[in-house]
Amino acid sequence: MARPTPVPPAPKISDAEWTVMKVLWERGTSTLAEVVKDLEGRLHWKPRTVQSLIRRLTDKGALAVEAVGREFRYSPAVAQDQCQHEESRSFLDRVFNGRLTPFVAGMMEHEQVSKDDLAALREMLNQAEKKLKK
Amino acid sequence: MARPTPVPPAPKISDAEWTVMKVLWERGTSTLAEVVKDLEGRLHWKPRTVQSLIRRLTDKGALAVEAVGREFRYSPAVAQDQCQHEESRSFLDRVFNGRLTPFVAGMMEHEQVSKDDLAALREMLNQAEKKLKK
DNA sequence: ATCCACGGATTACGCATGTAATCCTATCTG
DNA sequence: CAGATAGGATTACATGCGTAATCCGTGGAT
Repeated sequence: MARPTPVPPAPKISDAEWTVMKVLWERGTSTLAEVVKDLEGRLHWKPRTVQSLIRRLTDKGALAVEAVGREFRYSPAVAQDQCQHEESRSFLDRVFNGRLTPFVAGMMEHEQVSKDDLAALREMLNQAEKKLKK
Repeated sequence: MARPTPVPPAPKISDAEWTVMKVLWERGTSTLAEVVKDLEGRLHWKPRTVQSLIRRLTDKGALAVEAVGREFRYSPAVAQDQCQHEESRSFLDRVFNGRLTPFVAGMMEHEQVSKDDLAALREMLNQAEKKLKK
């Protein structure tokens, strides 16, 4: 079986841009106004600011634009999954020399992890071990 | 029992600065030359570059300086643990809306987690659950 | 005594980022 | 039709970051 097609790395997304991308991933295709509406209250961003971020995101290819009537509708052009994983990798490399377990250990030590989370984690472990054994 | 003294947030450490901090945390107090030596081969940084980073780190209070004879010796002024946790928190907030489990799920899905890591994770889970129950 | 190398201090410089303001144009409103 | 308005395009601007170079003084080598 062929290995999965090598995925080209997703564009680098900055802090503020993540905020916008999350809205788009959640809502799907949206107009500027919709994104602004979604963010207002949570943030104090002026609409111009949101527009700047959207522009930068389309420039770097993270959003696709489609003209609908006189407005533009924006949609994610990169998979959330992939972006999250790339961020995760680079975070682990930078802060934990690439190792996952010290990160998890730190979180469990410094923060209260809920019973539900623990159960979810345990389930993931089981799945992973089953897959390893096979 | 009193809650732990609220820890003031550690200074923000940039990507390149993390590389330097990791050397200092590992080696303990070191001179510029020692840090440069430690990094050369792995990186292509000129000594001046390392010095700039060290300077910025002392400026922002992440490193302490002590004059020893002719040279300066630098030591971490912030705990690695704390910096790692603060980075972890902000990373999870930014990328995963603060949630730990989707992060772990993503890692296990996209990357091969070793048997040893799985065992370590399982052990941590057991400890955490024991603590929760108590 | 001289010159060099090394470390600290100061300066550089282009790019990314956060956070907008301005300008322009086309549409809605009356 | 005239003005208000919203959205795109262009521009702004301070700060941080990555990556050094330059300048200067001093201790060690010759």
